[in-house]
Amino acid sequence: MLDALGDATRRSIFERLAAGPRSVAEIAADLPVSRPAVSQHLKVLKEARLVTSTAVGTRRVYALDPQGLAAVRGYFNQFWNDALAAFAQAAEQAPEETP
Amino acid sequence: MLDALGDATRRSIFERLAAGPRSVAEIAADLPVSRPAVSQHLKVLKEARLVTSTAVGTRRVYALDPQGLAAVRGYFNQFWNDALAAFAQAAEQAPEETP
DNA sequence: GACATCGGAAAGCCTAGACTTACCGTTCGT
DNA sequence: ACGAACGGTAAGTCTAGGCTTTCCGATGTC
Repeated sequence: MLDALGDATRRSIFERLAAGPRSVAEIAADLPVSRPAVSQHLKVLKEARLVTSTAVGTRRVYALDPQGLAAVRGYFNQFWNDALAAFAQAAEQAPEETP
Repeated sequence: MLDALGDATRRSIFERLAAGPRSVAEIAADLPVSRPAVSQHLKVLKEARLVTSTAVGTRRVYALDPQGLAAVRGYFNQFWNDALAAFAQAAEQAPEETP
């Protein structure tokens, strides 16, 4: 899931989709890569459950997947809590410095 | 910053550090890669402001950087809000379906 | 002061994957 | 029915970067 967001081009696509649904051609229009490349990235993002696609005629409209975004958010929030707990424990085990 | 978290090994390191500070050797001990590889990953994580290092004798103790973690968290929270706004706007512009 | 340990640096290899071009299937418009 | 537009797939290239081995500097120990 974070693998998918590890690529800069893919993040660009993802960020554009945050502004609203887009077709493949629209996305590719303002990116410096070819349209097939965008297609490949969208496939990765879709497999990572980060975007969804719906067919509208011959166009494929892609949009952010709220589920995936929530999952990533949850991951880092969990992380944040774990880190806080670790900090608290570290402060607990070395109390000679704080008081 | 997300580039740094795009690698699985680096995420492993990052996740272990969430449990508390560790030395390089400790981290490398329970990872399937060599110690120099861990060093290289830690360098990347440090440049991405995701971890901090403090010298303790000849050991280098690495720990999560709360600043970096907060930044990533903020990034996705911002994203979440943008996506919600986009959804709301989309629902606004296509009201023929809801009422 | 000699020795051992820890960890970063350098050099080199090798695979994953990002990108392109070419092609084809599908759907819409006239 | 025919042509055009949209987009996914295939095949091939080429580079970024992940990993290893080797080496060296720095610190702590006896």
